[in-house]
Amino acid sequence: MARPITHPHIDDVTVAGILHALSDPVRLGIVSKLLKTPAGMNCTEMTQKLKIAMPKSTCSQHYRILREAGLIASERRGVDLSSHVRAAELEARFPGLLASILKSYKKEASRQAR
Amino acid sequence: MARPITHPHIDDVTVAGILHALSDPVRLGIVSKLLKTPAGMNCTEMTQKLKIAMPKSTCSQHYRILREAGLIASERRGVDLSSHVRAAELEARFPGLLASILKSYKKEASRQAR
DNA sequence: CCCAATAGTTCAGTAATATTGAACTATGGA
DNA sequence: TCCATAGTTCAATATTACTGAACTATTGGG
Repeated sequence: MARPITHPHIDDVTVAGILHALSDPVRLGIVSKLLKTPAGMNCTEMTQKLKIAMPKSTCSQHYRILREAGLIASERRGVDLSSHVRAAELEARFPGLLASILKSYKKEASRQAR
Repeated sequence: MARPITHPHIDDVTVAGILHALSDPVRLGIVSKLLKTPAGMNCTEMTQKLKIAMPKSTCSQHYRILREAGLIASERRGVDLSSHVRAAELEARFPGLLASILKSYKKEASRQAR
């Protein structure tokens, strides 16, 4: 039997934990992408979409950090693991926080593209 | 002559940098306190206000990290160094970001106090 | 079933960051 | 000039992150 995937209770999620998880540009990119794909996305597909060369162990660790911070939830779908942002729960716990961070992230990204 | 205190240009401030700087509960507390004291506050006074036992070298490093992330600006006032949040600049660069983070931080703090 | 292929996790060695006591620098006043 | 106060820098230690290699999980084919 597989080891179950665990997620922190939303009440145990902390601001500092969220900020730490999102303080890495790669993880910001992952969350940003995940929000655009409500159906969820696995690690391998994410690596391709982000166009960042990254060993799968590194991707796995990024997902783990996001999961432990309470930002994403993962579930097994056959061979792969599908993850999505815990958007509704996070919004209830910290209204506007995630949206504000991603808004700033997108502003920064659009500026860099120029 | 004293080595001048340097601050990053607001255009060089990054979201990931801000989140990293604020991913430490002590630094979140420092910024929160500084926002309430527009006149600025030095390291020693901050340590007392936060009621956190902390060596001055640690406090100095926290201030350095906040400064390098572009969150605070420091200026010498006689013997001590006064720091304040670069609120207006940050608001222009990333509208709503800092306010949103601190709002969530306060919500969390008030819940813990119960 | 058992094997192969795919997806991801865990481990362990290495690298990068953080913490903090001690020594050093800066400033103002006696 | 000397002292007291405030903060920075250094260096040793500790913590955390990165990643190749080995391992586990799931599905489909023979």
